Amino acid sequence: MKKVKLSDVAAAAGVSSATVSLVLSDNADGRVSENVEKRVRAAATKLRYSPNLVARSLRTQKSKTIGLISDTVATTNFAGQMLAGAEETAWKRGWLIIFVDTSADSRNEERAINALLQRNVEGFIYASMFHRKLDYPPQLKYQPTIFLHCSLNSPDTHSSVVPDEYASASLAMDYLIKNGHREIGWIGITNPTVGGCERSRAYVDAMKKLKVTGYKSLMFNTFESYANDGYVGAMKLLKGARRPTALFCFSDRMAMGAYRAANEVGLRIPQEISIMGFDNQPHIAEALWPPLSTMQLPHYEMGTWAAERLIDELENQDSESILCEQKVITCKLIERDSVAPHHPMKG
Amino acid sequence: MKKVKLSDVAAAAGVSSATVSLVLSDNADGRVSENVEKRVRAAATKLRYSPNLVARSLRTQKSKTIGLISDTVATTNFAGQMLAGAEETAWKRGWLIIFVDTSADSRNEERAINALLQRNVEGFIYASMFHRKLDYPPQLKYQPTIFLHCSLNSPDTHSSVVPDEYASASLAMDYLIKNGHREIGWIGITNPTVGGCERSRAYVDAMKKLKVTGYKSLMFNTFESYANDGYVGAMKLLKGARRPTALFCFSDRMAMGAYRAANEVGLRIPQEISIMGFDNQPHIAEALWPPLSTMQLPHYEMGTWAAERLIDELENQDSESILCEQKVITCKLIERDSVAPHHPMKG
DNA sequence: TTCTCCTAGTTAATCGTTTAACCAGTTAAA
DNA sequence: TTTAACTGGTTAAACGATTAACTAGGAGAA
Repeated sequence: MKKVKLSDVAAAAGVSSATVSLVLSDNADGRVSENVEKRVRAAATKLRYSPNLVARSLRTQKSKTIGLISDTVATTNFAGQMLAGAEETAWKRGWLIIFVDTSADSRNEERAINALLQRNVEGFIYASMFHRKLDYPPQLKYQPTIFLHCSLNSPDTHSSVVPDEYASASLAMDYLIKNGHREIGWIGITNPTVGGCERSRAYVDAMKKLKVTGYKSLMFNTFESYANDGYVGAMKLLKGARRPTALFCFSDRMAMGAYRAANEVGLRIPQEISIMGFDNQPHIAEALWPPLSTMQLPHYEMGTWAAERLIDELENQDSESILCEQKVITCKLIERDSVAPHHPMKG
Repeated sequence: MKKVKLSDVAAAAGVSSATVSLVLSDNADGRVSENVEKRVRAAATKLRYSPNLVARSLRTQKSKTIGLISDTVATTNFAGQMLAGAEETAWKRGWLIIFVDTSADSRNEERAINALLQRNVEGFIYASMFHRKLDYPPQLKYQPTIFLHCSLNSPDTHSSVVPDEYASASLAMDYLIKNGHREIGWIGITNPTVGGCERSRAYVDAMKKLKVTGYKSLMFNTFESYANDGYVGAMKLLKGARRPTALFCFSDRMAMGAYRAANEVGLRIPQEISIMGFDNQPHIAEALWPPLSTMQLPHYEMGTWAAERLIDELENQDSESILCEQKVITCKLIERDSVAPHHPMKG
């Protein structure tokens, strides 16, 4: 049951292990006769040879392995999707990912990066669980690294990929506007995350462009974005003097609260009140009744992009053609049944 | 910026690298003078030496790395929790996890195991995304492996950890019964998964023990467990001739559908109808109104157990004291506000 | 004196690859 | 006839640790 190694193949084929190595790594351009090459390959497949990557890695300083370090517990499905996106594309390209979670503790982070470096990982993906800007983790500064779901304060040398919050929220607003809504309410958060700021900025700009006066009275913000916050906000807006015809919610969870409010106030969705979410939380957006129209965050795609990009960089280290890029990806509009056309004449 | 290696430390301390190795791996029992030991340690910390695990792994055949292979896309938060549990305990014990997802494709699985073996992983965690029984993946038969969220048809040599579906569902039934309910409805699935079978068996046994006659008319099963299936089932039960006072749902998603049904029928939760979920889906159970009482699946704990156990085995390979064990973990009852006492006299 | 046993290390083999440098035999060019 | 260039390989030195086997010098015992 011992693992078969290069020298076993060499012995079986009656050549030196150098020759086997040359053949098997396709470096045998004219250095090995067809005859010998055949023998070597036959022996290799017969013995089911598979190279020991640890030995190869020691020699070549390459490991075909990348380290993914995430700043916080990876238990959300969003985190899962980023991971899955990265892992799947890595796998497709013959790479593997070692994953470590630092719980946002910087001492831990240092140890983690070190543990990965000790294993000869060739590059890093640094993933954040919520969209934010950050400074270089010092040890990563000189390592090939892609920043995933976060961007750098000084993006001079490394690439990053984040969702385009502003464009996506604008898309959502366009959708409501296209459906005839002008009196659109906003239910959001004051917590100054990138998402919170950019989405509400998109709302404001759209309302300005629509020339809706006094739209500020149609906005309600809480610090957090739980269902109950959405409920409170929606109640305030729906029972207020100026009732919006549509509600744009910062998150699907808030939208879930808005559903409860609409229900309590006796407003039918979407006939009497349209509701738009954000995130496309699986199991919420679909499971609500009526199913929630929302924007799908590109977690999977971002994970994909990060891995693809990093591997590109690592596989073409010589050609300096690859520049650093700050990639943004726009969310996809998921049309379900919570938004209906509004006809001003009827209202 | 070159990495410092053993021989650099040796040169700095004025000794051979063998000596450095002995000192640094605490194998220097009486073979190295105190004086030299001090010098070596000083040099090592001064140069910030950290060993190259690839080289060490080549020599010792150990890698302090374990492979986690999962059978299907790891995008659910449940999968995330299992992963996080495994990764965190591994990390705490100085181990790292390489994670690969085989998309339930057995050819892929073979390649995955191979890719991990090539990297000298010392053992495996084989994780399933839904609770099931399976046969040995052939290549894993002779590898140290823990089966996570799945168990073996012939559990003779390897350990596994799964939730105790029957005991957990019994607990949920006990909770409803303790609250005075006898006419308890079941909303479940016919899909013959371990969870589906065991949970409904627990329901049936509890009803039998309660001596509720004709409880079969209180059961409704669909093939899948989406919110809409729960809605359909709850409508049938709530509008039927024999209206239950409590509903035990196979999943939180079905419970979500049951909420809609109760709402539509005009039954207040929990005053007029109690609802019990299963899974404790984050963002659903909490966000529903009223918050859903449910059973929390021990995903994180199972991940923890698997890693802990595997590392125990790997670190004490000599002592054969560790037997194979089929571990079951019972779910935790999460009391929220969807279950209220029922008073028979009042009904 | 000779033998044995410590002490405090060092030497060198080894893990399984890759790859630069070499080499013997032919063939082609000058 | 030299010289150079191929052809089809082989040898041996890495990569960076670990560890069994050795050693030099001194002490103690017979």
